[in-house]
Order: sequence, then structure tokens, then C-alpha cells
Amino acid sequence: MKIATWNINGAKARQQGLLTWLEAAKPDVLCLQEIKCVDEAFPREPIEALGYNVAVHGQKGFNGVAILSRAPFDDVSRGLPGDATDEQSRYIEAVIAAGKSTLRLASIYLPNGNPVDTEKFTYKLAWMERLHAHAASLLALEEATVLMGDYNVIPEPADARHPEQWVGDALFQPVSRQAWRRLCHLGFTDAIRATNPGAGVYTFWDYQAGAFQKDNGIRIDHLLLSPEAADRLVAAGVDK
DNA sequence: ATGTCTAGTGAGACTAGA
Repeated sequence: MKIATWNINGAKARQQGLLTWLEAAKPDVLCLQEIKCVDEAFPREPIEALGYNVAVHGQKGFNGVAILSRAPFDDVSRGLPGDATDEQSRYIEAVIAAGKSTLRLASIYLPNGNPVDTEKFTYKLAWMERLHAHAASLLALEEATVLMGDYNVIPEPADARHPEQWVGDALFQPVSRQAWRRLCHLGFTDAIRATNPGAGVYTFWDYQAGAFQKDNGIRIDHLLLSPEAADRLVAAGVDK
């Protein structure tokens, strides 16, 4: 089974690229972040025509997450538990059939948190605390679970081409990285790190200044596996 | 060398968010 995650930065603007990639890569599951549209505007029909079931949790203008799955959904829940007043669409969770057992999936768009001296950073840390609590409750289910998406956290210096450029950034703050480690240490496996032990594995490159061409990247998109899922991990990587 | 994107608003030589 092939499982993928992609911060698409606009599902409408990148619809053709999305369809082309689905046809070429043929993932069984694709989690999307930053779809930047309401549920009704998501390009559901052409995706379904390629054989995918679609679950969307969108909002107007910003954020928004979705899960595409060849296997049908047994259950879908929208929003991260822990704060009923949080209106930002950053979390969707689903359960699908996987052979004789089931697989629980979450598409996560963790807050960016910049600038650090504002309420945006406070929101990021509070969101990570809520994710920690929910992730702990999911581990207690002892199911195969994959929590994937744009975590907006650079875990270690080796996860940035130029770590010194990120020292003042919300993505690389010690407290952000500490929250990430606490989450992992609940018992999750970082799939990319586990199968790519060296430095130089990146998932995001800035649009500006030729960052992609220079491979000036950071690793901020992650797939966290429960023990039951990690037992079934074969390989992981980045499709540049 | 902060050099780019997307989407919203409403018609900007715009703004916000990333």
C-alpha cells in the first residue's frame, strides 16, 4: 500500500497537476493540506473518476485538508478535538479497510506560527498540545495509524540545508521541536527519518530565490506511524 | 537579492498568509 501527503497550496489552481500526479504515482491514499477552498469548490468529480473516494474539510480562502483513498471510508471525522472554538480547518481523520484489517489516517496542517512573538505562535503551540493529547488517545486503540501532513516543524539541524537561517523561525524554535519530540516519543515512528538516516532529505523549498534549484530545503512534512503501522513499513521517500 | 505563490476583495501601483 502506497500512502502519500502533499501540501498542495490551492487545490483549484493545482487541479491538473494533482490529477496528473495521481495517474502517474498511483497512491492508494493521498492526504492534502492547504486546499484553500470550501468543500463545494474542491475538484471532487475528476478525482473520483480516477477511482478515489474523497473526504474534505475545507474553509474559505486558507487552510483546508482532504483525504483521497481508493478503499472506501468506514468513518470520517473533521477537526482536531480539544477546542470547540477553533474554526480553522486543519485536521481530518478517516478509517479505511486495508486487507483483512483497517487503517486509520489523518491529514494534518499544523499551524505555521510565524512571527514567534505573536498569538500565531501561541496558537501553534496550543494546537500541538491538542494534537499530542489526541495522538495519545489514538495510540491507546492499538491500531495501524498514520498521522501525516505539513507539521511546520524542522525536527533537527540535519533537516535543513541552512539551519542557521531558521534560528528565529517558528518552524525551528526549541519549544516547537520539543513538542515534536514529545509527540514522537509517545511511540510513533517518523517514517522518512527511519528509512533515510542521513541529512539532506527535504520536503519543502521556498518559492523565492531559486531555493528549489539550489536544493535549499527543509523537512517539515512528516508521516508518523503507530507501532502497528510501523511494523508494516517497507520504504519511504520524497517525490520531488 | 524578501528574487514567489494562492486566494479574497472588488476593480488597486490592493491585501493576507505562508
